[in-house]
Amino acid sequence: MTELPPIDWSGLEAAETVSLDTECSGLFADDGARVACVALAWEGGSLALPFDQGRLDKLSNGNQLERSLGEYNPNRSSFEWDLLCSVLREKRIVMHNAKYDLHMMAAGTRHFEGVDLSNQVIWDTMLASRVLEPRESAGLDACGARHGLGGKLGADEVAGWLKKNRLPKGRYDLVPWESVEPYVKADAELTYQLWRVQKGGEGAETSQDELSRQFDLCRTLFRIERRGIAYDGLESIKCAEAMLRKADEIEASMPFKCDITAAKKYFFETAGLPPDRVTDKGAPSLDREQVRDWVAAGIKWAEEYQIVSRARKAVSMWYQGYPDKMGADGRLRTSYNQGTVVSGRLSSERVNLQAVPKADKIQKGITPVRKLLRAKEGCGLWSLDMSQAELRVAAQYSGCTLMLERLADGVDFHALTTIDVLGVSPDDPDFKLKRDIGKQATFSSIFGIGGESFQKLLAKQGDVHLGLDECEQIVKAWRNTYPEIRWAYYKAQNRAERDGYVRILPGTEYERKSWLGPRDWPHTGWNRMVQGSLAAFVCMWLVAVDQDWPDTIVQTVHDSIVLELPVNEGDRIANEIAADGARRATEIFGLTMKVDVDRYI
DNA sequence: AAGTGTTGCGCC
DNA sequence: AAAGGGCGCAACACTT
Repeated sequence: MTELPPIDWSGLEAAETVSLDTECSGLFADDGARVACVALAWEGGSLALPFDQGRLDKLSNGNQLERSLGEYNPNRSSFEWDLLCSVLREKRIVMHNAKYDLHMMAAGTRHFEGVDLSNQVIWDTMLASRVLEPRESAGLDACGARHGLGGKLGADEVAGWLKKNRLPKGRYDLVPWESVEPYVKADAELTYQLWRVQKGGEGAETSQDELSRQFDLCRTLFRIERRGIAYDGLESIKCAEAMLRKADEIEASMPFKCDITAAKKYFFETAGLPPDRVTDKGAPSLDREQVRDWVAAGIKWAEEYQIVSRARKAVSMWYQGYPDKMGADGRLRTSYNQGTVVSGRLSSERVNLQAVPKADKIQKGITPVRKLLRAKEGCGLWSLDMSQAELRVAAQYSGCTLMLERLADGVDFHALTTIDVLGVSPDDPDFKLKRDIGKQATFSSIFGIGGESFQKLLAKQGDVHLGLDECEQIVKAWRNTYPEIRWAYYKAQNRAERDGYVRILPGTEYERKSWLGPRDWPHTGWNRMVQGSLAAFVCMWLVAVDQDWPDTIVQTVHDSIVLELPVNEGDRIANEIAADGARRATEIFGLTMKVDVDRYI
């Protein structure tokens, strides 16, 4: 065994601010991803250290591959890892996409315990690039090239090595250290230089508040993600098994397998049924609505197919899909994307906790997925929802007087709208159903739906079938009832066309521009303004709650926050947080905003 | 076998 | 001229 040269820590120890980049074995700690190496750069120096790099014993066929590591093992010891962690705990740290490296550093290597560096992050060059140059690519390579710092180094070599050795694309941890070292080092150096350029540029000063908000949100999201949300995996799997057993039983009696290909073949070809709709590409469409109509018409095997296909989908997406992704501590961890959604909303991936199905989407007799969420010992879950948030903001930004009036306390907005728009009396025996249609008309019409799309929406989502004339009539009546919405829609569209952007949180100290790209239709400007302003508010609200009530947020879904709170004080705390949120929203939007509190578990 | 695009559908 | 908007995941079709 060749002795490794000693590490010269002096440069790192002397540095005030360092950039950090890791290479790891995957994307998410709960999928087993761990740090393989760490690179750091500072003023006038850099250092790259492998800790679990090129160790091919990670693979099942490790024998042969372990040999390729040779006699020389470049990886550093736990002592050196610990020393690195303790040095980093004292530094100001800059990263490109900090949330990822924070998670990885917190997860550690396969053998060494991680460290939480979230309080050390002072800058994220990726988030900064989205603030400072919102219409440019935020990738490190592209940012470097734009600012004359050179592109990434050695990326092709690393990717090429994996390809040549027939190894998975993202497994940089398997690549020999001599190939990875220049690559990871160059990334850390590039990140450092990019920070220098960004903070010294003229935009940094004018955008300082927005930059801070983005960095704060990143830190908050990191904490929410790390906390995760408890899930009853055992019960979930029990439901999955029951559903699959039943599905298999039904399928066994059928003349075709319940995959979509076989079903299309059976219904459209063997049975010769004509499709009600075709896809954009002209293929016959076998969607939920088609199956539902066939079931209603008594078509043979339609109901069986409906039951089996829905059950299998629910199993793979949730009842088995979620347990497969749970961490060792029984919690589900999503990853929020910050700055990727055009409107400024967050998106959520891996476990998409922003699309957990509601109870009405689950077949009878099976515990709904939301009922399988859990809280840690002694705690419960509370959900805080901004009440009719989009409607309120749309009313305010458009100055729609009737809408504002009807959003007052104690008024049934949807009932009054239904009376106007559908021309019905509240005594109508079908008023409940009609109110649902009126409600749907509102949520669709605030962003300008047309009659045809409204008709399709009602049919698909509500199994409500109205004629095109009637749908056009409803949309027209809605626009006449709340004309200011239409005016605001056109105004935003014109501004988007003329200026290329719309204003987010207009007239507040938080105002910023939301740019529409060449592929974004100007007519989406009004939606962008309303949705984007709400998103901007919720992002600030999340940070505030995380600061004032630390370690409580476990989830967020566009206009709601889920909190894990002690059972005995939860009601009081949840209502306190809701009142604070409502106060903040009311101040920012300039009309009364409400936050509803709901106990989950 | 792995990548890309399409369809359908979950959420707000 | 008219157009609801915004996402991510699973299954499948098709290509490389």
